[in-house]
This record gives sequence, C-alpha cells and structure tokens, in this order.
Amino acid sequence: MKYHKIPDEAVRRLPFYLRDLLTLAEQGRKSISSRDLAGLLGFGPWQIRKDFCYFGSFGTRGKGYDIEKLITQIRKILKLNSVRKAALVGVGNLGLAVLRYPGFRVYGFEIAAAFDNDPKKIGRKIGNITVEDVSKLRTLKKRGIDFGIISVPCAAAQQTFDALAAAGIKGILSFSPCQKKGPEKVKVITIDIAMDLVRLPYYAPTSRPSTR
Amino acid sequence: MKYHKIPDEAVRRLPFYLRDLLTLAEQGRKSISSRDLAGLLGFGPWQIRKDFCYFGSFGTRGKGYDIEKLITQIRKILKLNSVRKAALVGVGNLGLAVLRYPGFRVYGFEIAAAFDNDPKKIGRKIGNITVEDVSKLRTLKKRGIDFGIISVPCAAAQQTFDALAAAGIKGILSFSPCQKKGPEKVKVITIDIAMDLVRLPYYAPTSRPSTR
DNA sequence: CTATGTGAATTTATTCACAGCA
DNA sequence: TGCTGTGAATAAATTCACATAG
Repeated sequence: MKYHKIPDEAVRRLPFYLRDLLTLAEQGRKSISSRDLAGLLGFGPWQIRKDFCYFGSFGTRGKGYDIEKLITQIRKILKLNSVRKAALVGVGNLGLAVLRYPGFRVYGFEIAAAFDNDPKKIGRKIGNITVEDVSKLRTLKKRGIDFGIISVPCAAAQQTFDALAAAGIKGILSFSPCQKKGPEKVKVITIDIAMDLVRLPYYAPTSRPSTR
Repeated sequence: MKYHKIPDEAVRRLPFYLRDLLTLAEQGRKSISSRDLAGLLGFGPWQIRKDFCYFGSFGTRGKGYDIEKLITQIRKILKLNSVRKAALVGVGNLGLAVLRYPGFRVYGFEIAAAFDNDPKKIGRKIGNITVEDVSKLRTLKKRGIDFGIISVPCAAAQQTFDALAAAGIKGILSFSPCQKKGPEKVKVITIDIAMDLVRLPYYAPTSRPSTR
C-alpha cells in the first residue's frame, strides 16, 4: 500500500461500514465480501475496496473480509479503539433523547456528563448521569472528557461553544446553527435537522401545493 | 443561462443559503454580495455564484444579490413557496424535540400531525397538535400532508416506513438507520446522529485514550 | 469600477478493469 | 476460480479567471 491522502468522503463512510459490520458480527457472521457489504450499504463494491485500500489491506483474496478484523481496523482508524467520553450541554427534549439513546456505546462512545443552566434541571438524574451546572464545565479535561454535544437554545449556543473550547474539548457535535465558529482548532460538526427536512420537497415527484 | 444538470451538492447547500439569508432579511439587510455571503457561510464566493448560476441569474452586477428576491428564488427552487406539511411518527424525546422546535416555519414547513402507538401518548396535546394512533396514518393524503418524519425505535422503523409509503407520502426524514429502503419512489433522508458523533475523534488532534 | 455569470482549468471522488494472491 | 488491491479512466465538483452588465 502506498501513501494516500484520505478523501474526506471516505472518512465519512467509515462509520456506516462500522455500523453494518457490527450488526453482522452480532448476527454471528464471520466474513463478508465487498459485494455483499456493498449490497447492504447501497453502493458499489469498488467503493468499499477503494475505501479500505486507503487505510491498508485487510481482506483475504478469494475469501472476503474478516468481520472482526475489519471492525478492529475501522475502530482504530476512527480512533474509537478506547472509550471516548462526551459531555452533553443542554438537557432539553433533544438533550434527553441523546442522553437516553443507548446506541453510542457500541461504537466506543459514552455520554459521561450532562450540563444545564436551569436550576430545576441541575441535580436531576438521567440513567447514571447527574445533570451539573454549566459552571462546572471547566472540570471536563480532568475527567478525561474530550468531546462535547451542544443541544442548547440558539441564543446560548455561542457561549456554550466558547466554554467548551475553553475547557479544552477537542471536538463538538452541535445541534445549533447559531455558533459561528471562532478561531479554533476544535473540530465542529453541526447537525441542523431543518436543513435536511427542507430538502425533501425538492426531490419529491410532482410536488403540488398543499393548498387544496 | 444554459441547461445544467444541477449537482446534488449544490442542492444540499441551498437550505444553508436560505437560512443565512433569512437571518439577514430579519436584520433588515437589503442586499449582499457573493463575497459577503460566502464569508458568513465559510466558503468561497465562486461557490455561491456558481450555485446560483445553476438555477438562473438573479443578481445585479456591480451591486450584489437582492436578499428578498434571492429568498423567493431559493424557496421556489426548493419547492418551499407554499406551505409543506409533515407528519411526525414517534413521540418520544426526539419526537417531542422536533414537535416543539419552532424553526421549521420560517422555511415554509409545518409539522401538521403526530402519531404514536402508545395509548398513554395518544390524545396528548403538544402545542396545537394532538397525538393520534398510528392506524390513522392512512388519512395523511387527504389532509394534504406529503412528508413524514420517523422518530420511532429501531424495531418499529421498517413498518413505519412502509405505512408512510402506503399512505402516499412523498418524502421521509428518518432518525432511524433501521429501515432498509424498499423498492420505492419515496425520497428518504436519514440522519443517524451516531454517524456524526463517532467521526469526531478522527479529526481530533493528538487524541489520547481517556484511560488515565 | 464593482460584482455577477460562466466557460475553462484544476482538483477531488467515483468507477472501471485487471493483475495477483489465496 | 473468486475476490481483493490498486493504478488508470471517467465523472463530478470546486476553483479560477475574465468578459460583461450595471
């Protein structure tokens, strides 16, 4: 294998590979060919072989890919080989949904703390997490929490972002479009549900106004 | 302007343009140059001019783009020029967050109905929406609801998807990775929060295990 | 003289096609 | 023979550069 700058698109696909491979492993499946995996994911076998080839070569010719080995490799590439801890800021409905969602664990991710500025919420226990005051954010580094999730109202997003950055957080997943990034080395991924929802009508066939 | 097949990436960017343009309009701003808009969005002015050029030419040379006109145009392109209605299925924490989120209106989108299969939730009122039994999904078409949002547990995702498709829904935003698409003409956009969260460590600088 | 609109150039990503290993 | 690994070919998207309109 030669050196390649890894396409961002390939990195974006890795979690999806991991997701389906974990399901396969759970079902007791031991190995899979690029063709079959492609079938599950809905794109071509080339894509899969090409993507894996950017990172190394961990298949067996004539046989396919060993699922366990592949999972280990992708985890390593994504730096999920040891547990990653994230702090959630903003315990509203969305925050609660994230806190209660059990699905991060399987990827090696753990929501390890939750914060809010509402006294009525502080102290409340959700699962094994107790909601803390946002002023405690500075303790994150000490606690080995490197990632943050922002689910606060728009108006509070920028200051939350700044506080997380100041706390030494390395990456942030934000549900608010309202923090316009500062001059940071913090990786930010923003999910704005409206941006996706609003795109549906464009693709809808023969869309008619709902005014009938 | 000549005919162009519109790049999917350009379509994906349009809602973001719309978002920032709406903010500018709200601030009373009347026009903006591709350079300034690019500054807000974090990419180059070429991108913006190129994207708009795929759809027509609605700027004024030497002057910039008229914000109101641009908003109208983008709305038209995205087929958001009349109100679009969506039904939410699955009133859990995530569903509630979506129902309570006031931010879709400004794009011309309205959550017009909510469904669940839990008798304890059916009949409950959230804002001006009353939660209905999922068996009522077949009434959607009649009510002019063309889009669906799936926020049900994984196990129920496939049947929810099928029910929405059977109800004549044109597009679906799903928060579940568990509906593997059938042979449909329904456009599906899936958001899997884990897929984004899990990507953060890859980009994090000098990521160390949190095991110290 | 400013800022759009758009072909052309460049970069990036996808798809192909096949050599080579199990 | 079957399926991977990977250069080469193709397609797509981004960036440039400049003619052109206001």
